[in-house]
Amino acid sequence: MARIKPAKNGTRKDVIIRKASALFRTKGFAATSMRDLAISVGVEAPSLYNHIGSKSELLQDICFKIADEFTSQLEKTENKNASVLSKLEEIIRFHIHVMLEEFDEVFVANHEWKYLQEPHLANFLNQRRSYEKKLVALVETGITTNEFKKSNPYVTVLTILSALRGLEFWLRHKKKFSPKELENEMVDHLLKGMVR
Amino acid sequence: MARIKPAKNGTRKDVIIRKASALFRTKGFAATSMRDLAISVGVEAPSLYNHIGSKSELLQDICFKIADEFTSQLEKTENKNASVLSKLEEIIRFHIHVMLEEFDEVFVANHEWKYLQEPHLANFLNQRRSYEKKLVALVETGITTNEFKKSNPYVTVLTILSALRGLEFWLRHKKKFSPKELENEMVDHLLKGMVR
DNA sequence: CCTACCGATCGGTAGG
DNA sequence: CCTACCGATCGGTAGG
Repeated sequence: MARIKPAKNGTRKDVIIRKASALFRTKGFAATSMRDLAISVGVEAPSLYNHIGSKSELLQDICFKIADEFTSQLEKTENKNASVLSKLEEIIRFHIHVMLEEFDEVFVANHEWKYLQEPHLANFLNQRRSYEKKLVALVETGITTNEFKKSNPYVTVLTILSALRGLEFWLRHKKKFSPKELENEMVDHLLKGMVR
Repeated sequence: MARIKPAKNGTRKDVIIRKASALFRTKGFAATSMRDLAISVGVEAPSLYNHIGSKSELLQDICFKIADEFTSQLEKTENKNASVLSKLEEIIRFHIHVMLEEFDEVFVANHEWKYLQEPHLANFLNQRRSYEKKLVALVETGITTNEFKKSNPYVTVLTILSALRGLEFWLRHKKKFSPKELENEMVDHLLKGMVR
């Protein structure tokens, strides 16, 4: 009965997930022990298991939360009545926003997913592959409509996704530019440079 | 006296480093045990220590081998008598080549360096920071000489480096394009799109 | 190169 | 929520 009730920061489980995200990012999933996490949360290690099922389940929660965010935004954007160019721009800006706002979680989803257990690992990879395919189709459409230069759409999509993912590594350069400047410059480099 | 003599693949230690690179990439440094490595090499775990000092030392060897390659190529390119544009293009192509030829090692240097111990960790980060600064200076020169559009040179450099690093994640798409096509398309997207 | 083995730490459970 | 504790596995050493 000494349970701490849901605070403004969410339920106890939410706190655990947030602390786990930060630790998994900085130390890596494999190198983070449940004792590390317990210290970060402020309890003894076995107490964590009143809120979560396993270490692995924490990773699943983080990875699929992020994957689902990207998937559902992409669908929303696809269904809009707008030019291909503005759709692609919207997706790029969404990536940058999520990256800046949920840094730890995105990093973990991008780099620690390999520690997912089956069948979650396969599900995650399928979801990611499907995301990439939709983007490739979008770029192909843009090439057809002459909005984009002719190119190998796979290379184009992967170049963009790579550059965006790399954002994770930059936060140490935070002082050198504002988020807004970063976003606009990057959109400019990746997108406008690509338009015929 | 039952030592296996240096084969065409290099010394015993070279083999260990190559196998370690592959394991550190696929499983991660922390999740790779010396028993895993021993199996991969074909000996018992304690035998590894006749050739190496520690698990940590293996990581150092890998990370600094790659860092040194990039550093020395950058210096070579900087000293050439050529346009800024062609220098930057040469650097981009070098990144792509090293990535394709030493995939495991580059991946480890890019993602597992955080497990380096001090003072190696600090040295590695200093070397990387210095590399980035030189690239920023190069882009700044290119802006001054009007070879490049005006931009925040930090964002430009980091966008390029991010996109290049992302190459690591693509090898699963190998069938969709040849290395040469990949290289040319990417140079085109990153570079020509950037030129005024 | 191997066998035998060490102390430390891991994820997780029992039980209250 | 805690204490007590488990079997498994870790990096590495001793000794030959």
